[in-house]
Amino acid sequence: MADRGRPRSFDRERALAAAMLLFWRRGYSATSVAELCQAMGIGSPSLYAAFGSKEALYAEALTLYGERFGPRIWSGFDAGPTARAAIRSLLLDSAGTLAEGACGCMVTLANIGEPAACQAQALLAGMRAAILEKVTSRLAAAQAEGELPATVDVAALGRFYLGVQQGMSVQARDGATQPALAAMAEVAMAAWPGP
Amino acid sequence: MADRGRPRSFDRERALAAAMLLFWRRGYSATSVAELCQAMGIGSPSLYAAFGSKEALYAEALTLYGERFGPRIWSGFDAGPTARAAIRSLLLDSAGTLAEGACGCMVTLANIGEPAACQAQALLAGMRAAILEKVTSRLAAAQAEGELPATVDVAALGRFYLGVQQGMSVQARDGATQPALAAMAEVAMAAWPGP
DNA sequence: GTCTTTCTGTGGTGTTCGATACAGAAATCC
DNA sequence: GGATTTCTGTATCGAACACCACAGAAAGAC
Repeated sequence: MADRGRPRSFDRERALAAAMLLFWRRGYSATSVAELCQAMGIGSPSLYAAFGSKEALYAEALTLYGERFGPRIWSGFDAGPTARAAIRSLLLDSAGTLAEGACGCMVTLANIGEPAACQAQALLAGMRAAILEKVTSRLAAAQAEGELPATVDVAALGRFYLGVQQGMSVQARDGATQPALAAMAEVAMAAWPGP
Repeated sequence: MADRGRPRSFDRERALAAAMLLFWRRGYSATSVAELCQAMGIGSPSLYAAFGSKEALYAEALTLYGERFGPRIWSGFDAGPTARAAIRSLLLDSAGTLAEGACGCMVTLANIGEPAACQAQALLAGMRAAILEKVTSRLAAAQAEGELPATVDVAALGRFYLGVQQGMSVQARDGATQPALAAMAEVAMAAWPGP
């Protein structure tokens, strides 16, 4: 916003990434500003000057998470030539990505506890709804194109495959390995509506 | 422990149930002792005399949750004549139970944030591990009895069906209705290894 | 150099956190 | 009845919470 004055002594993106990791592992309520400051390597006034509040920082961390890990999970889905291939990519890419940090998907597992944090809660609800919509609309398109029979309930199929991906998050947080999650994904593909 | 002295003026079970509901909806970190006291209708000294600490109260609430809702989800599973019927009962009963409170399974979604609460964390990890073991061992028995082909990876199949149930928790918390969750369950049953 | 602007570090704001000391109240035991 | 035991309500405890005032430091503008 301004190029005059004393320059910031820390890398804003790097600090935000550190905050994201902490929020991801611990959750919103259980992460204190003092812990954030330590992980980010800055004082609290710098944190508030750069990000505004704990909740605003969380919202930015959530957005960064989406930008950084979203493509790893969704690029294969978007590029899939068929809906079946897209879903398969989604699940297998999720298996690889989720097992890495061993804490599951930050968006799926986030559980802010009502009190304040209303803005972040709305952001989370929006992200989750968008994901369900993304999967379901891909399936609906496949049905329109004839890849899926007209008798298939695409809403239920979408909820199902998204549910498998969410279950992978829960199990990744509990220590499931990448091969175990990938095997889950293979089983899930057996539910694809046959011809 | 003693039948002498001034009797407790509140119903311990009822107070514990109120605490469970609050922990369930808000999570451990986001629920304060003051809120618990208000919901339970008692003062904090009574809470500490009756339950010991916030963490011990959480552990008791978790156990009560298991006793109260466990049978609603697992009795059909246990009574199922075949593994397939057991899994189907598990998913359909989960659809009914999870959609009720609109906050998913307390055990599946619980996310304590490392700091203290080590005892409760261990309890949770144990409950989750026991659930996976329960599902997997039922499938292994089915395989031994010939219900499932020897080529089936029962570990993967168990993780898959448990994952679907966990995904149902996530979506229930996001407002999915009972019919929507039941439809998910039906789709999941299509993945059952065919003959 | 001097001025202006912006950031950093110290220290502290009031509040709320989880957890208690203490005195009085309510029961049983003798 | 009195003695003993246990619970309840008030009124906190120190610590940690999210957050910020303020003075000094570090940059560009002139």
